[in-house]
Amino acid sequence: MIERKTLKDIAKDLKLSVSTVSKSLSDSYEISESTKKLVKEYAEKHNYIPNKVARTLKTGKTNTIGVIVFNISSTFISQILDGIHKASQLEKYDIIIMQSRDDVNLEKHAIEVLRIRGIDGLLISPVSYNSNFNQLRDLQDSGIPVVLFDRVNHNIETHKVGIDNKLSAYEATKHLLDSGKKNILHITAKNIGVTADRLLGFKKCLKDHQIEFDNNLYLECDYGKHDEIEQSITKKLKFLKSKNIKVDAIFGATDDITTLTLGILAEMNIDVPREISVIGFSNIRIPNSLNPSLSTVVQPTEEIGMVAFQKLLEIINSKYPKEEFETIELKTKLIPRKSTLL
Amino acid sequence: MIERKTLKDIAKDLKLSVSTVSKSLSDSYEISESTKKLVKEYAEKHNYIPNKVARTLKTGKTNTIGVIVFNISSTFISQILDGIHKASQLEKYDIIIMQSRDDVNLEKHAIEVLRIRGIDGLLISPVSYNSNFNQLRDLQDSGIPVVLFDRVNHNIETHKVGIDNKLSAYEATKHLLDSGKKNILHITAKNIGVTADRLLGFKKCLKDHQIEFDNNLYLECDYGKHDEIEQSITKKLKFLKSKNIKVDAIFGATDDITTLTLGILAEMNIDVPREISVIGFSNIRIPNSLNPSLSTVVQPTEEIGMVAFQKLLEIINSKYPKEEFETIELKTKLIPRKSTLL
DNA sequence: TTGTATGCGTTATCAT
DNA sequence: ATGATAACGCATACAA
Repeated sequence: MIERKTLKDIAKDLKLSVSTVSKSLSDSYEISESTKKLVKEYAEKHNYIPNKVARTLKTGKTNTIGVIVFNISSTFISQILDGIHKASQLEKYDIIIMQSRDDVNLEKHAIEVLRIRGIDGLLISPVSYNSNFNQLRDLQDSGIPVVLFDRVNHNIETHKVGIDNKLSAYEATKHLLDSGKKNILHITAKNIGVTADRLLGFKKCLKDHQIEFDNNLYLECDYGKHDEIEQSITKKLKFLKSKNIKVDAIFGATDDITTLTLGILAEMNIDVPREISVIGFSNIRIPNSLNPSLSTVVQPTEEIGMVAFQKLLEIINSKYPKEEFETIELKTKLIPRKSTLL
Repeated sequence: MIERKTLKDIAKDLKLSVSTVSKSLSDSYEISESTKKLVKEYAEKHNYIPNKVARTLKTGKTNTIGVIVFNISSTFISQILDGIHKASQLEKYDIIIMQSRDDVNLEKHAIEVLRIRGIDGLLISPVSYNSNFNQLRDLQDSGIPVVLFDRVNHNIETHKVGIDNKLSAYEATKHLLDSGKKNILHITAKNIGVTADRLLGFKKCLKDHQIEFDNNLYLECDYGKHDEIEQSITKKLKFLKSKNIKVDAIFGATDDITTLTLGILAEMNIDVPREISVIGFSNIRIPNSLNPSLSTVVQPTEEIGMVAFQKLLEIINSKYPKEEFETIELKTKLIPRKSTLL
């Protein structure tokens, strides 16, 4: 077992003081070139690694930011994490990721763990509207800035980075209507904020086209478990069929819902898009491999992550945190594919 | 901006010494119940949060483990991360994730960053056979244990957690042969260790069935970019067709390759499985939504993550690291679906 | 039972 | 140009 050298060790070896060594390594103007060279070469040779923990204790900066998401292994989230990660690497920040699993208490715990461990800032996609408002507020008050991403309709005052859910949903709905569909089944997840806005956009588009919203053509699933989502959708479709209520298109409000819907329709031998068109919010990387290839509203996930990080950094580095916060809404892309083409 | 209280603050407020306060909070037997109560209640009331950095500096334990993967946003990897995360939460460990992006130099950098930051152990899915062997070895020598997962055929001596790639590939191949297929195109990624083993299993199965391996029925793609993979596969299929070389099944050696293949076959109007059967290693969560639903070799990703973490913890907590390391091969599941059923 | 003193490794201030 | 010293917040050996 090889011990790591410390400044003290180097100082002793070179018969210098600790402070001289420290200053040499940080290239201080106070130190002569010859000494600097001596120290640096010695440190290099002996593979000196500064102790970041000690440095953090001294400086108060952890160079770490915390990230809280509902689930690491969601395609959508992992793409955002990828963006955060890229941006953080450029700035020499480390990220610590915690999962809330869409549970307010786990979210509270995650915030607490990060606070205890010490972070310079927090990026969070909150569980719900105002979840753990006080904890987040406390965090801000103790000097640790917070930036929201993805689920931006939380009441806390800070920068927020997401998309215009209402507009994106409006456009997707319009796409269906424009292709002649009239009876659109809206399948969504229990209110996770963004889905509420998507529903608003959906309804507004119907209204603008003089179509009345029909509660029969609305389904709200429990978020999370695939099996349950599949069952709900299957049940709903069967119910509609039994009632002779026509459906000629489906709007899927989340990644999982949309893709699962396609699977179910295939299973039920329903012809997509001839019988039923499908469009949905989705960031999966293989829409073309789906049955049939899925028309999607694609979010700029990587950009969301990067922008959120940059905004956070902005606050961290601003001495006097300005009171003006922005909510940034990035553009989504509507990509029509076979599931809506006739 | 609210300042956090320290032990010193509490001591001053309560007119006690720092050590009394420290001991009280850690429930030391040396302190009277009344004092403990006083201190604890005061700390609670004033929302005292211990400074973990200081504690780490003192104790030398960071309670953090590093994880290095090639890409956070791979479905397969994010599922493993999920497992690691779950296990780490139970043990009050934090995880710091770094990406190698399948680049030896980035991997080296990631190891270095983690070493500097301070971790109690490292979980890594290495870029390649023996990548950064010396860095990892140094890490171990300096008392930071390393456990490999997923890509376990690296020469370093430690615990390794993965699957039996050769056997799994053998069984998948057998499944194709059993259903009457004979001309199987093996599509794989440039050697990332595991794929080499999968090829071995594939070849062995052919041999056991007296079928000669045909180099024409082998395609190696560049790992990573979807577009390039798609192009390679399309080109290969067209080439085989032009040469009148029959293909009645495809074996996909990685997640991406397999799903992309399905998309391409649909695009080319090739009937799956009648014309061509498809099976592949894949951990996507929506195989049923694919066109047609994909037969898969599924890895126990969450378990891989959890076991790897537990093994790492074992080494961390063992005072005298035993020299006996195991390579754990978890079971995969072969799930036949429509893409191989006739 | 409580308090004092020391050190973890670094940085920063103030001598020399 | 270099060095001595204190301090960051905590834990702990030792004293009282």
